[in-house]
Amino acid sequence: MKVVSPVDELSVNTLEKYEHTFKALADKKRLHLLHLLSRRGKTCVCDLEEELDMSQSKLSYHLKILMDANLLARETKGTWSFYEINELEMDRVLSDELCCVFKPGFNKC
Amino acid sequence: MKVVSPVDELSVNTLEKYEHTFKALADKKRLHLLHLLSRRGKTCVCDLEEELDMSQSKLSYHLKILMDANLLARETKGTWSFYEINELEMDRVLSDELCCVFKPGFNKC
DNA sequence: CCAATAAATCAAAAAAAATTGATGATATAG
DNA sequence: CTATATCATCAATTTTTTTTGATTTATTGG
Repeated sequence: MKVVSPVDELSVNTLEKYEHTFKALADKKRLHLLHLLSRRGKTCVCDLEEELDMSQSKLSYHLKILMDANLLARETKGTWSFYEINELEMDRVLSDELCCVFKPGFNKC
Repeated sequence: MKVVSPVDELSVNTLEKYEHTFKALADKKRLHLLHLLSRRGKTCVCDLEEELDMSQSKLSYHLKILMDANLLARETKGTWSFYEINELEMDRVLSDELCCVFKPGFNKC
């Protein structure tokens, strides 16, 4: 009979949630994207495509990863999609120093 | 003649530094390891091996990744290696909420 | 309805990271 | 010196992630 693991201070679920968030942040291109959005505010995909010089499907792929990690929010208007930083989630995860780089506004930097 | 990129608010180098840090954090096993160290304080590899039920070489691999990201510090005594959390770096990167999970002491949690 | 545009999705290929088992280095105890 | 213990490193394999180009979906304007 298998012994159940003892009181697991930190649930596997919690660890997986953090892993998911950090995986989304663990890429140069996505960090650049986040920084850009933090400076430009709500922006449509076609503009990001130009600024980042990235193919549409690649950009879409990276945007999805950030969305799935709840680090971005999307608003659709007709055939355009506008993306922006989810400040709440950024705050939940990042230090003030990093929020200064990846959140809108240069608050206390 | 190639045009040099315009004032690049955020240097590629800075982005790469953050990428490196987040890559180290982007793994369930390493997060578990960090949490364990945050609770146990300075601990030797053999004890970690038992607690995490992880092969020695695998553990060594993950410890190295965390060391390279400056998230851990090592102290060698004879044939033992003791690892501990680098609190300074954790503070630099993580929110208070996450510091509570991955830094020693339950400060204000 | 038709053509054009924006963006998401898909499948195949390429690249990067993790796992495994073996080997090597170093220190200690007898 | 020899045997043992701890841990790091290496090379081969497996797994995961990223890239690419094509296709699909949805919306708008004519």
